[in-house]
Amino acid sequence: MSEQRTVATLEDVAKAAGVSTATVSRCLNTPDVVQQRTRERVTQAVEALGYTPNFGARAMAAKRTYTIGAVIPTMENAIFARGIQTFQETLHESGYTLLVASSAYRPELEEEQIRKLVARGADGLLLIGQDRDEAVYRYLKRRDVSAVIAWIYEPDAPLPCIGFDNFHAMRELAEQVVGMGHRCIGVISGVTDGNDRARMRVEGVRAAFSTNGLDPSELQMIETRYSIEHGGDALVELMLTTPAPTAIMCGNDVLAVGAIKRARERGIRVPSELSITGFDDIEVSRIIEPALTTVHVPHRAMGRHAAEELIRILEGNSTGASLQLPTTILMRASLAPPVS
Amino acid sequence: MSEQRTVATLEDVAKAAGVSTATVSRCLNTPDVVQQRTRERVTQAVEALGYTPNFGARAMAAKRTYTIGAVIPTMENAIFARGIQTFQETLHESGYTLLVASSAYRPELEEEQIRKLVARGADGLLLIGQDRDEAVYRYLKRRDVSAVIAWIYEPDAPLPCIGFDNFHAMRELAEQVVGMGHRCIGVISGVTDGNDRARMRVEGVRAAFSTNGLDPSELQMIETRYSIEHGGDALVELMLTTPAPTAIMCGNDVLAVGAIKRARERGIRVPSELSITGFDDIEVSRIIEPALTTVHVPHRAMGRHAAEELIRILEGNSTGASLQLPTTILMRASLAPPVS
DNA sequence: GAATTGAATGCAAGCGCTTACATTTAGTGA
DNA sequence: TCACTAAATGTAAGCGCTTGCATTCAATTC
Repeated sequence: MSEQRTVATLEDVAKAAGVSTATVSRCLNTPDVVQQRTRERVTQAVEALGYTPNFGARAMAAKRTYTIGAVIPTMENAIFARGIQTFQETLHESGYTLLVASSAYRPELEEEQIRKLVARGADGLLLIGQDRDEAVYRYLKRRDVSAVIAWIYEPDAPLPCIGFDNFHAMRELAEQVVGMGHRCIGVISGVTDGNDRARMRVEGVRAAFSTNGLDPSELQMIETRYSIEHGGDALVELMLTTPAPTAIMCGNDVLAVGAIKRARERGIRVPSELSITGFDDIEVSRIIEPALTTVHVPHRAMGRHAAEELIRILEGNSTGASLQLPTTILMRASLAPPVS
Repeated sequence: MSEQRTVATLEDVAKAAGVSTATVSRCLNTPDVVQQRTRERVTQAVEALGYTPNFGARAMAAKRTYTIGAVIPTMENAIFARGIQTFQETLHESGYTLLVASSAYRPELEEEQIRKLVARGADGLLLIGQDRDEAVYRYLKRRDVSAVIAWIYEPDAPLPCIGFDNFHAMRELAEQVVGMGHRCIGVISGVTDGNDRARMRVEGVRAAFSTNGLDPSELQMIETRYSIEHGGDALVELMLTTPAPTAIMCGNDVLAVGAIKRARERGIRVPSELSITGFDDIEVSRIIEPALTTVHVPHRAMGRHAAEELIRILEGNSTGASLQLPTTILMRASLAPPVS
């Protein structure tokens, strides 16, 4: 209530409570070491002055911020949303705060964001995929900030991975597509440069081709940026090839939704004339008609495990263990055998 | 490259460059006041040591962070995504960094997040809507942090507003619905408690009722949380009333999409048997079939103007001016006259 | 050549907090 | 009652940076 001209500091609280700043600090951080009576006085003073600790000062003195940073490629679509959401919730339960930054799929921006988060005192980081300049890993090591990688599983990665096998998952889906009789298959991939998830998924399709006696080099593939619009454009382009594909596998649900929409606008019937598959299982995959056959990614589990492991590392209870999570194929309406 | 056991500080750089810390600091912040030769030496030292300024220390000394905080009700769906994205981009252009926090539509969490952002040194804040405890506004004033409100336009708000007229927009849409001949209209609203946007939209429908000789008290309305699932549930419930509505107006696209999906699953034809409208114009509104008639919100313009105004305020070039942006009604396939 | 001036730089005082260590206080057993 | 111990609190040294003011120095003027 009182009109003050300046913001209350620890010292003000100490003065008001008639104790030293050390005691106030202890009240806030390790309440159990201060006597109850003192604690009450301090608490009162804190309330009365509307005191909030200054984060920067605290970070500087304690060399610990209870802040975790995450740099994700995009916030524009829902690809990472659910996973990050759970990541955040899990961190919150343990008293950590999450700071999220987006790299827009640009390596140099990612590096800048990582540095920014570290400068802000992030105790640990969550990164997506392992494809980045080695200097980044050196930097993290030097600054002594722990990090984990999500969205991939790669035992040899320079940091612990909490993720899934993109290659294997896509390969399995491709096996299904081939198994249904599709021989002429197109791929719409996200940009693979600097994106190991996208690359491994394409590799998965290739592998399924080889295994099934198809020629991987005949794979029609288009790489494009993630957006509904681009997915549609890629579809149009793919359908121009002869023979036109009977199935198009997309590296991601956003592209797949764009492809389905555009196909239908063009009068191509999905799945009877053309099958389309996605990857991720984000919400739109169930909204689109026909519902999208896709690979379900364990977003929530990944977010939770990543948070738990990172906390373990920070608290010295783990030196960093990788964890592989399973994906599942969701057979929905957009995939069917080709009409022969 | 060099293996150091500790992170470089300003002092290390100063020593390496053979200058004082003050000079290094100036090199970083006001390069034009230091001689070119000195600047080069310092820059070299910075590079060599891989120096990154410590944010906390800087904030404490400079009392300025070039950081803006935004507290939005949810990150789970795309409602705020595009606006915030543009907000961020605009801030970035002026050298500001955005920190985003989510309140999950919970007032007490919102307050906590606001305090956290302020403690982190946010120079300014972006808030959504004006419906919050007056204490929050007092707190902001006391801490002397500037803030703007987005997503509503309300001349009497305690802070400058950069937004649109929710009431008017929904009223206009309702006029269209009524104008098409609908008399029995249901409403699926987001939770209105503590959410002025939701409340004003419902009021808009009511107003259109009055104007057109319909009885607002006959309005069938369900309040529910924002999710596709909840939207579907609400639809089911609304369709149980007799007479069943011929049109359902939703407070938001997410609810509308849920309603459309569920309706179709139940065999209700949209729009021939039932019209459904939304609000926001997020991406799914174009993916759903039939495409959703909705109110287009100027997300991008709002984000940009909010950022610009906030920066103006922070740099002392404005005392805070509100700005009203126009909405438009997007007539798409989900709205049609009732079959009589 | 001395005085004046302005540009470039250095000095050092904080900013608000944590924490190792010192000090005080209260409780214990002999 | 007194020495001894453990618990509670205080003292003060930083943490890494910015910035007002003092200093230096070279260029300019008379």
